[in-house]
Amino acid sequence: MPARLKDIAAELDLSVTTVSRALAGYSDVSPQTRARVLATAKAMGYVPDATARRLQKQRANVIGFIVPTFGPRFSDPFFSELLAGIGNEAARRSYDVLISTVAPGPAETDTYRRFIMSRSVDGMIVVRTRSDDARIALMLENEFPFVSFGRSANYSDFPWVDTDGMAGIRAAVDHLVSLGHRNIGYLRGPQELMFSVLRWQAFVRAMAENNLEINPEWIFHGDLSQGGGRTAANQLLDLSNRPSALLVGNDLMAMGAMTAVQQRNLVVGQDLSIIGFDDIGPAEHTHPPLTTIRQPIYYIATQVTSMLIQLLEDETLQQPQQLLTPELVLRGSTGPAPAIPDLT
Amino acid sequence: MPARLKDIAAELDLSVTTVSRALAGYSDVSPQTRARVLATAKAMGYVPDATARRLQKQRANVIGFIVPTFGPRFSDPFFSELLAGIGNEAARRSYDVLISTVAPGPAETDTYRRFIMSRSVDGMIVVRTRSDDARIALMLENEFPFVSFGRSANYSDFPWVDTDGMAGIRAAVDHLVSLGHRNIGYLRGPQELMFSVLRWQAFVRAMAENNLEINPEWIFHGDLSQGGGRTAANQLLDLSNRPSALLVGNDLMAMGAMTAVQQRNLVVGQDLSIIGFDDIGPAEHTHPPLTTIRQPIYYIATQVTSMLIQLLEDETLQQPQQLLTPELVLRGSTGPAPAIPDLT
DNA sequence: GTGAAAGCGCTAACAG
DNA sequence: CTGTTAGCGCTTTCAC
Repeated sequence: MPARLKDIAAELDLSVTTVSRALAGYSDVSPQTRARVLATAKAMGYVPDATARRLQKQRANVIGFIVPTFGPRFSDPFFSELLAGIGNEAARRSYDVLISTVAPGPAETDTYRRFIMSRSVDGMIVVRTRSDDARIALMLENEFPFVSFGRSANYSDFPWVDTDGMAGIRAAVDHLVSLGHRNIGYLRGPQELMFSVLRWQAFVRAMAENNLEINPEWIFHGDLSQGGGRTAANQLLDLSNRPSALLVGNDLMAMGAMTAVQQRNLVVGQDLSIIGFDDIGPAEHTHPPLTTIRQPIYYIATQVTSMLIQLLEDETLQQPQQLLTPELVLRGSTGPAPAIPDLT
Repeated sequence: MPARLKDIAAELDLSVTTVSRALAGYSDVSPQTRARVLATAKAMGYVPDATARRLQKQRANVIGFIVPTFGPRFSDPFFSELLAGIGNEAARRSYDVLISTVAPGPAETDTYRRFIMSRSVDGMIVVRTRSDDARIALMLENEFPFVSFGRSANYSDFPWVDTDGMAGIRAAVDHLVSLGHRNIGYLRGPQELMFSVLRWQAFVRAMAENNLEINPEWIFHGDLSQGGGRTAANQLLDLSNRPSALLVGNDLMAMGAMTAVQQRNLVVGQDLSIIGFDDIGPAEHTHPPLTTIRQPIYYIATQVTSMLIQLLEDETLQQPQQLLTPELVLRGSTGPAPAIPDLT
């Protein structure tokens, strides 16, 4: 059993109160008493009971993060980087992270409710926001502190950090156009996700700005996974008239699409140019390396965490809503459009 | 503010005790009282205060997991799958997971100590065990419940689940030999990790069993990352006499090695056969798909979690130590040895 | 300077 | 069947 306050008190023949105050650094404890207390506390390896302290202080010093897992083969680098950012920033500020894994859906909102109502956590971090987001609605209703990575369509007045998908997609389309591409396909993410919607809208607009038509045959939907990207790309490659470039809603699907292309002995960056979105770690390790729209996932994670902790500590946020401009990272998966246009 | 027991009690003009017992399903509460309590509790959206309950029950219903993060670009699918398994199994048994991220080293052990001594968690899950593992030592000393994914050299009497790396590596070497390979290189993981040591020993033995010599020039060390695999493979490819096959300590490095090969316009599975270890999700999405030694990461994670929870609930483990036999998954990254031997 | 007492929200032993 | 009391380990008044 670990040492408790009363053990130290008994050892030194002091009251629990005095020991507590000595450790807390109160000024009304005599220097020598403090020294004695500190010494024995250290010797006994004393660490305060977190639960007791929480009950008394009415705060847990814990932030909650619910990971939307999609089955056993859950291996999205996006979440690893996110978790590293959240975890490291939380640790730096002496907070722990309580997580639960649950597939998106009604059970997910129940988990949020449980975390909030049981007072297990002081605040929540939300990611992969949806246009109509029940989690955000729940927390706004209950005035529960949270910060999200991503915006939402049905609520606007809450703290978030997000990447300007609009700017990113426009840069990507412009780049493809400058390489001579006119036939551009798009692989969308799930429609309920806010960023998917925003990126799609950006694509529509950017194409129009470049006086390019969107061919409905070249528009696909995927689930953000590598397998999903592969399936969609295979459908695209089965078409008799193909685009020369494909813009993809996230890197993981883009990587899957690359595999599909290569399995047909076509060359990515020549036969089909591919651009992803995120710049996850593995993106620079593909062959060829993936051209992508970079959003600083790790930085955003630390930022969101830092903002949440500021909120919890009653500091006001100078900038409760931050829209970051992404950067187009040019690598080998994009190249000039083939000189001879596709047969149509 | 969420509803508390006393709110329900006040509402119904009952004592807090009765409400508590009604909700707990004690038999000594009249059916109609119970019905009234249940109804109002539901109406008020009552969820027990986790902290208060913990303090009273002296258990948190939380398991701890410390993620060894390696810098901002932390994106190892191994950990994603692990986390999904731990999280899902914990949720199924009504436990939460408290995590902290910290780089391996002295600070890591401090975090374990803090989790244990502050009674924040009831038990811990340990992964990537080391030959000489300070975390295991700490928990054994304090008789703190834990289950690990992996064994350790300096302690043996604790509950763990592990893959029989010996059997896996032997199967891989035998397979390569059956394809005609005689010049086989090996890319090791960090030496302090127990599984790295065991796999390396297995390689040495399997080579001897096949009457093959180990060429020291073909032995490399990596940090388990894609970048590490790439660097090592580049060193290998710079050699004037190369092996025809490379066995790699984990999939991530194997994927990095594949990229290095492809960047020299060589063909994986022809010019160099590569075998990984783990069978992480992305392994089947590489081009060519990666031949690898499969260990069921998600299953192991659920198993380890389940065992820990059994320990916490005072159940005895029928099998406190489980050694699983891995399966060699044949894919495209391995092929016959070139007919013409390398120039030596 | 130090200690006694109260209380955070809950559960459990004990009365009635 | 229900309520009163005590206590989990800590912090925080309030006395002395």
